[in-house]
Amino acid sequence: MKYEPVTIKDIGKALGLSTSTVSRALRGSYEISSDTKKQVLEYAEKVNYRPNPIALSLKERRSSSIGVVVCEIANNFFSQVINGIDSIAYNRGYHVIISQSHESYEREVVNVHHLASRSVDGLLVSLSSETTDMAHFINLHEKGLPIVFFDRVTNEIITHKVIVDNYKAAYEATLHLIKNGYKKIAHITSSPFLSITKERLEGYKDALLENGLAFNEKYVKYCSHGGMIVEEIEGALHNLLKIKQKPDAFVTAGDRITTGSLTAIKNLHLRVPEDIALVGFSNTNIPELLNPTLTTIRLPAFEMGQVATELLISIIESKRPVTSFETRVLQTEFFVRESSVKLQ
Amino acid sequence: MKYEPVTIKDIGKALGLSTSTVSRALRGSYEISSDTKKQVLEYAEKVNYRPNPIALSLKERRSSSIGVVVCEIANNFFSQVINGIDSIAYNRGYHVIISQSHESYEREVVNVHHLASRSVDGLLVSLSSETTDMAHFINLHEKGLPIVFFDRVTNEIITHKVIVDNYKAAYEATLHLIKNGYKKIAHITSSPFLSITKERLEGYKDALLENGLAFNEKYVKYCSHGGMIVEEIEGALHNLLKIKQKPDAFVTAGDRITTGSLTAIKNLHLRVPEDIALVGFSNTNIPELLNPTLTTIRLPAFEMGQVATELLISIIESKRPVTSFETRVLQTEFFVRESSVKLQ
DNA sequence: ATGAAAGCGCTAACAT
DNA sequence: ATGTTAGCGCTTTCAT
Repeated sequence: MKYEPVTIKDIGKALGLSTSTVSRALRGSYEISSDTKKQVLEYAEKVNYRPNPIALSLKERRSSSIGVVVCEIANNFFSQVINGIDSIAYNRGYHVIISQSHESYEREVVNVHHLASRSVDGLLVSLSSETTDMAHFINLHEKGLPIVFFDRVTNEIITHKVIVDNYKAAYEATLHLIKNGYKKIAHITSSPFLSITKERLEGYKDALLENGLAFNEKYVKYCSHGGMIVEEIEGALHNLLKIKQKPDAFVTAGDRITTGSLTAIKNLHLRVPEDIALVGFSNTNIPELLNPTLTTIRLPAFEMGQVATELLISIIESKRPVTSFETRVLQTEFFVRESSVKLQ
Repeated sequence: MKYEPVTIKDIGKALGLSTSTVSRALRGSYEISSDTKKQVLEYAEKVNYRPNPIALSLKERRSSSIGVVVCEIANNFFSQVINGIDSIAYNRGYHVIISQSHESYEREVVNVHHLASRSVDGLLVSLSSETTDMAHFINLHEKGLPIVFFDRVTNEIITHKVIVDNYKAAYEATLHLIKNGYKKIAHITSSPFLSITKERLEGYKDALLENGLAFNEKYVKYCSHGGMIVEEIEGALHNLLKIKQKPDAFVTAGDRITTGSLTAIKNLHLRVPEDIALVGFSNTNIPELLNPTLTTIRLPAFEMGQVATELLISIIESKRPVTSFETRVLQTEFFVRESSVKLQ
């Protein structure tokens, strides 16, 4: 099946003009007589001429598209981020090309190479939970491909980054549980490689220590696949509940881990918050429709996408090499609901 | 900022070969001596050569990318469809470019034109709730751009389509409510223009009529924006509850309308299912974590994306013009949970 | 076995 | 005011 659009050459032939005249007329050059312009414009309109963006890209060495590398679209947080990305990109005339790593390092590498070469003008990246080697990014970054990291970042590459204050968020969540009388607080979190995991762990730890509670390694469970695999979460939960000093509360990191934990708890017929309290990082749209309603830390996902995209486009469109980079730290929101507050 | 990848010309210059030799060596042509091949391959590897896909596209008049036009990504159904699309496209070597209409006709038209021209080899489309004029698609379709519609389709364009049996799904849902003793069943649905809306309405209607219940226009409320606007759903609900013969059950169409209705019901302090029962079309990941757990009709979203993509790629890669088209009808799943069953 | 040249659609420098 | 030409990166005849 072949789709044969009208080209500038076709117009020229039809009107007895050279391609350059047509080109100039189309872009309203002052050198072209208004007669010719009118003629060309009208004909172009009539045949529904659309410039071939690929030819333009080849010529101008830019594609007006940006690549997005995330682990998963079907995840509230990331789909909201992508909405933010889209809202800016669209207005600035960029296509958004999305690729999912599904938390696989291999797949991330392939996707990045696929996007790179020349097909995108820049990259918005949130690392997969398996990624420890940044060579695929470093390589491209050194060649001058603009990259902005968001949420799951690396300090091996110096560029713009957009993150949230994960330390504070985890600290706040843990403190909230402590103040509500919970003393054996566990942390079910994502892959230990991720920046967000490390930051959250620190916040959790410090909240415990500063409030006279011990930090117990056994109370921290990592889901290396970020909760992609249900069994992973169930396993973590079962392990935690086997400890003799069984935890009375969880702080869960990430949408999937949070809802996965709730499901697992429900399957075990445990009551929340009576048997186990829960505070989760989650961008679920409907935490108050959950049973019980869920105390959440919500990330400013949409804003994150917007800020990251603005930063990326600023690099892309910068006339001179960008040498000074910033890390934007956005604030999270904390919503106290039923899952973390003991009923009187 | 400029990103300057290695070209075939660079390799040629470095090795003292012509570009055509390098090109052929790279693609393993039998005309090239194995010595030269080896030399070229090694050098290309060393400098990390990647062919410029844009140049290839220009030459081969295809971009190896497919455009997706949906109303909203941050919606379980569509993000799951996109996962299905992605799973096939990736393996077949296609990029996926996603654009969102946000249920706006204007925006849909702009997006489609943006994607078309030549930058995509085909289009996967689910119509916006405002779309009644198909000119933007017809135009491209007649020029030979492959298009496959899914979920929200039109019969004005003859091409492959992938839908679910909405009639049956709505019939089943309504029948279920009737069998559970509900007699005043309302239907809160999407824009009246959408194929899915019409099909579901028929199923709902027939279930009523075939079971001795009257079909009452007043019991049907349309959310023209597909539930994008919260007030829209609240308004529909309030109007329904103002009717003197107040409904005792709702069939809600679509993820957003379903959860929106639940939220509105909750805000009115009505009990589900005691005051009002609910069966919803929804691809929420966690219907059993909702309060009450939600009786849902679930669409095979992932499969839908896969099938649509396979059909699209089959058109794109077909040697001869495709003249025979099919409409695949997939089956929905019905999950009975608390929201639709009266407690004894 | 290798090179030279044309062409994909477009723009822009350089004629006229 | 309009035409001619070169070139973006690559493949592919058509020479040699």
